[in-house]
Amino acid sequence: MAIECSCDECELKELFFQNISASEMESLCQSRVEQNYDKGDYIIEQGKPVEEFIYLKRGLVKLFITNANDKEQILSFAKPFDFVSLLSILSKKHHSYSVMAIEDSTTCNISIRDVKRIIRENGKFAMSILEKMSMVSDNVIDESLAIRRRNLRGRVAYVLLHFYRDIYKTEAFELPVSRKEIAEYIGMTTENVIRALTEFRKDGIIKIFGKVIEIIDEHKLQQISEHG
Amino acid sequence: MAIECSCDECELKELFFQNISASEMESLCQSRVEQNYDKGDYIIEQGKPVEEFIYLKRGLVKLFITNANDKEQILSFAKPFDFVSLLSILSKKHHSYSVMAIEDSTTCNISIRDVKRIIRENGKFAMSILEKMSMVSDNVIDESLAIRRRNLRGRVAYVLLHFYRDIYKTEAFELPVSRKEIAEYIGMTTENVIRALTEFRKDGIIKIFGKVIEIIDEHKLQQISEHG
DNA sequence: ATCAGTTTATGATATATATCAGTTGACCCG
DNA sequence: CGGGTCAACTGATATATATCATAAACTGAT
Repeated sequence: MAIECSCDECELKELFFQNISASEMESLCQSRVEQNYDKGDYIIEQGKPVEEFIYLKRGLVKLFITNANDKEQILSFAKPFDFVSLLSILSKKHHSYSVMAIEDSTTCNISIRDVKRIIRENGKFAMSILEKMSMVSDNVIDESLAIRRRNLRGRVAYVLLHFYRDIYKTEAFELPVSRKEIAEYIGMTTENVIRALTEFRKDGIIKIFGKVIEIIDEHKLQQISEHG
Repeated sequence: MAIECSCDECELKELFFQNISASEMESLCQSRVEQNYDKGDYIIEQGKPVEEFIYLKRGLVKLFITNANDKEQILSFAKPFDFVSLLSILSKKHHSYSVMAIEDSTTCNISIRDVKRIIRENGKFAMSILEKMSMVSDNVIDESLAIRRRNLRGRVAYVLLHFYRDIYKTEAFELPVSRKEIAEYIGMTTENVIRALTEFRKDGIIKIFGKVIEIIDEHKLQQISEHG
């Protein structure tokens, strides 16, 4: 008797659910829930109990923490196939970070208990999760160091290149974030992010149409990203 | 026939090698190598292949990356039972970071292949590794955010409190790092770290005898750490 | 004991970034 | 239609931090 499970066709199966048996897959498939979010919706709220293992199928999200003065610090932007809830869910009872959709998004949610059970029962699956997790954490840390060693212009250039190369891959794209959010990500003020963008525009490196940015001189932007 | 293995008495067994069978333990015990390092020795060199799973039994180390201009950025300081090589060893072929002993240190090294084998064969062990790993990465990320949201004085205060509370637990202790290394950790210049320390001394918050720091007013230091 | 190199320290100045104040334009709501 | 809010933007000024120069104390090697 063949088992019907839409997960079989899911791209995430390749990436993530390797080394998993048909019956384990079926069990996950039964319990998983797909969830849609509009831009601006919270997917995870800081402080809430960790109940589900969540990953992103579609859209774009930001991970951030809200500090004592209600200011946000953005940790990273994640696109599909980045495992957004992977960072702390295995060691903490409550979420350390919030996750918000910055574009309309779809997640696939699995009970954290089920995932933990399969990890315990299936070492190969555990190994592949460990590898992925290791990669995600590394990326967040690398990004943070990359930002830290740059000055204002370098940081803004870095962010633009990130959206251009890693996410949209087209010279003209609509920024999914406000200038304020860029500032919260790179740890500078909104005004200075705007000033840097204006400078790039005046120098003919980019064009700006509101939220739409067009990369004119990628090479120059790369130089600024490296040397400020 | 009882198995002789000094690992049975190792404190790390409790923390780390939970859920491991006697035969697995014996196999690890056979292949493990203990290594001593003097202050200043490299334990791991950035770019070298990942061959061993390393953790710290004794001493104190710094994790850092060396950037294009040969400047060091210190990621974190790790004390025994922090799993120093855990961050990227499972996903990368080469070390992303260097690790150096900043006090005389002892590590216990296990072939990465053996660890991976046991992860695959023993899901419970895998689960406990995942939890630890999750915690270590989280700490690095949290620290980085904690530093980022502080100003110079707050950052220096934060570091002093870190050494005082998490490592030495005694009012007077010898800093295991130079002012330059503190600067590399908190992302400020050496001169400004020194200036902040001098200010604290003049305000009667600490005493300075070369590398020895004595915490006089922890409460005040805490306030500075929080509010700059 | 001496020399070279490094760490700690301090002051003067330059520079980068934050803060504050205010303008404009888009969008939403009554 | 008017009023309110918010994001994007700009300029003036304040502040924090970096840079540069210098010197004393210390460290290691010969």
